[in-house]
Amino acid sequence: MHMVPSATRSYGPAIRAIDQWCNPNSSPGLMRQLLTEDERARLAAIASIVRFKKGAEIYRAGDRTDAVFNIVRGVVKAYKMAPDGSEYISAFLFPDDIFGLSEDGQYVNSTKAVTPVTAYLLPVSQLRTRLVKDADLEFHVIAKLCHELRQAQRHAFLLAQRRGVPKIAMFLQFLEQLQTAKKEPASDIYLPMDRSTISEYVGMSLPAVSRAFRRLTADGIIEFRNRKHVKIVNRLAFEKLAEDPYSLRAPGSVSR
Amino acid sequence: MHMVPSATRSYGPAIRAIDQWCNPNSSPGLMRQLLTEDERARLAAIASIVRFKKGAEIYRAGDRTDAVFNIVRGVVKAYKMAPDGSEYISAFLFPDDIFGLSEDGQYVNSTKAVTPVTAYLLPVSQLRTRLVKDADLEFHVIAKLCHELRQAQRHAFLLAQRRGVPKIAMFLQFLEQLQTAKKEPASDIYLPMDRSTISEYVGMSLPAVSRAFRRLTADGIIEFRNRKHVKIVNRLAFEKLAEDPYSLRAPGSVSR
DNA sequence: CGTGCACTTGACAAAAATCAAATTTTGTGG
DNA sequence: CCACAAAATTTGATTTTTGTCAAGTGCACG
Repeated sequence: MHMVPSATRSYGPAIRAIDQWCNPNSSPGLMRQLLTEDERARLAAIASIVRFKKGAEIYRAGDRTDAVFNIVRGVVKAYKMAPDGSEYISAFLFPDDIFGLSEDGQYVNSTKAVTPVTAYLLPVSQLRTRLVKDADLEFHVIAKLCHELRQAQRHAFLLAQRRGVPKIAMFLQFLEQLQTAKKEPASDIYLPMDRSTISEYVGMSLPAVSRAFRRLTADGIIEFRNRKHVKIVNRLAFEKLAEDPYSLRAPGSVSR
Repeated sequence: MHMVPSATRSYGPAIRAIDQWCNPNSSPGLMRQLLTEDERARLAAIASIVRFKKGAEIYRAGDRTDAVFNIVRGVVKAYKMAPDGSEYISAFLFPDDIFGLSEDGQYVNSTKAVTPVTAYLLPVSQLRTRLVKDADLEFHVIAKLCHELRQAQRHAFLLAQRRGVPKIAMFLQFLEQLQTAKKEPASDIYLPMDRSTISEYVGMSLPAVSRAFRRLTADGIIEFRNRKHVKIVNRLAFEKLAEDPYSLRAPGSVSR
């Protein structure tokens, strides 16, 4: 068995999520590592490391599903191509996320690296074997899937908004919470993707995204340090715009 | 141990999904029962039956999560209430679906019965104990969660559409596929929910939903037998509108 | 057979898509 | 390090679509 140092990131696949079972040793809204050192090592035994350049296609919707991926570094987008060539992004995947969802043995989405990506590749057959032998590991996968399901529902909630400015505010809030949930410094929000990619995620046209950003800036709610770094200047107005029930996370808050 | 007759629906909780592992004994696009008779019996041991009248609230977002539900009969909506009182529906749940997603020990959505509902109630503590002891059962739960995740992504895809008519077409297609996936007669599509509920699911105003239906009718694509029963009259135009990659399900189709 | 609620329809205003042009950034080769 | 080309982003003008508000219509249920 591996003798790994008990550092924060050690060796092997890792998945992180907000615990749905109200784990006592993690504060609300915080993501924690679901896998034990041991589980990570067991997964590492069947995993291999793969790297993708920025913009590289990882797989295409409809391809036979023979692997699931676990991100170590970088950002991935899962998307669908409409017959007219337009893209719709169903999710962004970050480190400690897993992706490679399949239906009838085929990938449901296409995926591309938004930034340079390092990931573990887990062959499904071996993963499956591993899973059915390992109830604890399975349980953690369930927790992660619940997390991804909640994320997908949040995305849908964002998309259901009718006006552009709140959509963008919610998008920024989404990125911010991702950073804070990982205890990363969050004085400003980092946008790893370009405007066009954002527009495909929030379901608006490219000019509409640009205008929404401009509006938020003009109203003194946000401020761009540069194109990929925003700072929330007026927190109150921001939260109000992104009137996302999720944001009511103050201690003693009533409902979500 | 229970001696149950091997009828299609026997006793105990049941979950159904389209298999992601490309199960050889189920044709593509078809939902199958994931649980064995035995697993259903084991779950039945910790489950109790509950009934809700049409319109009844099952739980509210933010309530402590102490139970997960499994629908036997009826339709449930999972929704969020915006501060301004407007509702957003994140999912419809049908027989053999499970619901009761939680985050930090609280329900993420509120839920209401759209029709009269019969369901199994599974206390989370007992379910959790059961799960970690039962790798096979866990595996099936994973499969179901993957299914719900795909559904959520599809919903988001629908919401990302910019025009109303395709949205409604996709919505109808969604209901239709649900029927066919369960091998129910599908000469016409049954809409168990009212227009207002539809509008909250597709993210459009009530008049917009009405207009979209009228447009589809005027263009000879659909036909209402009555307010809750639609028939696809022009299948080709319909599929084209609902240019949802999922619909390319013809044998030999290329990608999804 | 009437009353109420669900749904449809109409008129108008607001927002966003679209098309196109201007501007800024980024990357590359000298 | 600079100049230039290509790409990304912003901005503007116009059109389409949808939301909104309000008034009808019809179905369902008592």
